[in-house]
Amino acid sequence: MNSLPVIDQASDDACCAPASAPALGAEEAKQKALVFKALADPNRLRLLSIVKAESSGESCVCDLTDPLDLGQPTVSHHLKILVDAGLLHREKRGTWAYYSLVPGALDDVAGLLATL
Amino acid sequence: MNSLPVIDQASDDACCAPASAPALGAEEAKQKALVFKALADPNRLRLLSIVKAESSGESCVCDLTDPLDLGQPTVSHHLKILVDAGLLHREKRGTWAYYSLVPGALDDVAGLLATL
DNA sequence: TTGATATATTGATGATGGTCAATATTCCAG
DNA sequence: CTGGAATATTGACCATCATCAATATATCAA
Repeated sequence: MNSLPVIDQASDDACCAPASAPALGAEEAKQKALVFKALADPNRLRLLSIVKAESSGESCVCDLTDPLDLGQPTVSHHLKILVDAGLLHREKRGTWAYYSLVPGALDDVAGLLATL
Repeated sequence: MNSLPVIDQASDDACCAPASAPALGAEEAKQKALVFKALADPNRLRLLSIVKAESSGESCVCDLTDPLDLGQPTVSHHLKILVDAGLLHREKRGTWAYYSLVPGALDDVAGLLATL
């Protein structure tokens, strides 16, 4: 359920530019808003920040529960939202679940802003 | 009420690097989340898009009410949120209110992502 | 298999948010 | 000053969301 809208570089076969749509359509807008919704919570921003700061590139849920002041189910919930938004990647190894930034995902979001 | 968090380049007097904070603090996160909250609605994204696409660089509320399928009070409400977030600028001339993109505001948001 | 640990899911609850109808405000024209 | 037009504000309603407690699932150890 990776929802990061791809900037689809000329989806039709025209050679030279629909010139970045005159204005955002309703459906496009809905898709893009999903990504920003995922970022629109302080605790989720902190989760991203912590994962990003980790030298190993990944963190398990147990490492994420303490810094935030939230219960484990809540953290799990936020992580799911970030994964669904295409920002985090989840890998389960044994009993632990390791979360890491999807490479380029944050850059893609920056791209969304540029193509508003 | 301009809430775009400034990337305050070394707020203390240390000469060389808190090295972009180990992780996002609670207060910082709250501030940054406000901006993303403003972007986390399809209709607000479309408003930004329309204003941006306007060759004159500005649009009045009457031009924004039709494209979206919303009542005037609702559009006004969304515009206020975008202004409060520091993304749009409002200038009233006569009976009309003209909205324009705050220069560099979207780039600043992209910057927020880079400094998570 | 049994128990223990890490994580996910469910259900409920209080808070926040988007929308509209009605009303208020502000400004221009006459 | 009066009427009308553009925009803003208020109050209410319904939907979504963040959070937690309780429970379920999955994996490892003994």
